[in-house]
Amino acid sequence: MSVKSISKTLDTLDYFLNSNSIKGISLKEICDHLGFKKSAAHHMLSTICDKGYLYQDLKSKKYFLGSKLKKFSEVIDLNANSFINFAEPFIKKINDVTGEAVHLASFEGTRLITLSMLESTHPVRVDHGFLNKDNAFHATASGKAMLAFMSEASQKKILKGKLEKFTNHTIINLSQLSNELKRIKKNGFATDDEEFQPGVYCVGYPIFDDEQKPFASVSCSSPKFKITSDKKYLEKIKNSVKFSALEIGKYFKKTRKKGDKHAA
Amino acid sequence: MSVKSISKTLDTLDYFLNSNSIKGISLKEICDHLGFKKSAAHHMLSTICDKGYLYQDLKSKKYFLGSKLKKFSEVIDLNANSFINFAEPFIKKINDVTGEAVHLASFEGTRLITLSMLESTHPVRVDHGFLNKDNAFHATASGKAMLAFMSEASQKKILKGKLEKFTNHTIINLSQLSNELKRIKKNGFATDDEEFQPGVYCVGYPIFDDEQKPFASVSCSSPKFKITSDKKYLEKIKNSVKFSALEIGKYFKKTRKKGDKHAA
DNA sequence: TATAAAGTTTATTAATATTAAACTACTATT
DNA sequence: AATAGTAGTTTAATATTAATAAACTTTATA
Repeated sequence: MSVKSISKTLDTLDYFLNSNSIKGISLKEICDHLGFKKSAAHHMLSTICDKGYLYQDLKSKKYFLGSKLKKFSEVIDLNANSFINFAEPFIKKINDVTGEAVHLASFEGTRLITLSMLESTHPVRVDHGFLNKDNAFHATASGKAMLAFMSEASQKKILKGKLEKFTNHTIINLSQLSNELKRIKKNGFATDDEEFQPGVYCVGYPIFDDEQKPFASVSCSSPKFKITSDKKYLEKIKNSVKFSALEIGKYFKKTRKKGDKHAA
Repeated sequence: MSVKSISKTLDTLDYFLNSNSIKGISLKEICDHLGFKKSAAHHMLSTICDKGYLYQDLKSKKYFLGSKLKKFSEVIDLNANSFINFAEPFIKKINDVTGEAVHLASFEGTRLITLSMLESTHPVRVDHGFLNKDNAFHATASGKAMLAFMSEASQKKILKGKLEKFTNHTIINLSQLSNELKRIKKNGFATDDEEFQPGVYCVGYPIFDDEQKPFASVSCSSPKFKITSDKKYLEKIKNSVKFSALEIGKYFKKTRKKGDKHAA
């Protein structure tokens, strides 16, 4: 189904991304961490170096990220960065008002991605950093807020395959989820009631582009007990997130050129 | 010798880098340009998308660069950018004084890379933009200026395999080249007398790091006829490049941490 | 709505990536 | 300085896998 040698190659690049690769990584270390045989890994790395994505230092033999990879940011930045920059003050505002963790999310194909986030400022805080939410469209407020406003075709593609059960509250039944999405569409916002992480409650609002398609979402995560113990707290969060989502949506009123990105 | 599926994968990413991929690229376009069969390309692209390096828009089915690729720049930037920024005014100075094209080069393993460049301001100018000089260590002033000051072991690795003959003047004989490198080491600078491009004469000076190893080089390219018709012109260029190379080298006096990068 | 074009899936087979083993180069230790 | 040990490289055999064609599905077009 997937091409193994490509998979290994990209896992290797991931490893460079996620470890301290600034001082180089040895063949042995790559093999140890990723479970490769040294000869196969050597063939692979030679090819990657040939193409300039990595390079091998002549003396130490260690591998480094090649400058070619830097060029990608120049091409990608153009669009996404201006949106993130535009959104930043509004994300900050939610963080200021609530003190809770705030996430700006979007999607690429069927993958949920985090564009930026702010940590909670509270002593008791939800600490989930840049969690890997690749397959958590169905279990997060960020994900559901976007999902609910997509075409049925897009929803189907994103949800195909079994829905991972992250907690006891995760909705893994398709028809249940379908009802949930309808409710979200009606209410205009999504919640995550311990569906992704136990003890964490999130509120998410969609951000629409100039064609009224969901392009991104903002969410605020707080400890569940705060929500249950103080009814007004949820209202406060909802109002703050809703306001920011609307403001961020104004980005598309002026700047966005038709057909630039997401057509889903 | 090299792994084909990896090679194709990275060629595909290159294609995204070098074409206008902002509006997405279709499977057909990828196949047409790179000579792939659609089924094989589809398998490949699915795998790349799985890993988040590309993504496929749900509606248009076109492929886009994934935000994961953007993250690499954040990791790579730390070192290289500050050097390039430091060097910029000195590159600019050569360009101001001579009006000719100026290149700041470095190397990754055995590959010569261009860190930055300035175009000629003259009406008759050497127009070679970001030429692909991957395998031109032996044929450029930038390359030879660094090569001459490397260890014999490093020289050997870089020069192994046949030396490509770019012009009639390209030195493709190893012992001839060895003499040339000795001369460069003695003189302190390299020239490229139509060895890479006909009609183009270049002067290159090495830039040394805090361990007196060649880390980068600056070069200035001008039309050959200017050099031959005016003896003083070459002196002017040499002085300017020499000065800037020395100044850029001062970068390592303060900022560089030991073992950060190149150990060659 | 029909036709064409593009994208996806499948099962087969031809090609290639993986492997172990031999080899080389480098490090550390006595 | 010699040796043992470690890491990296190369090779050639073969077992796996990627490429293929063909069937199929979806999307676009006229």
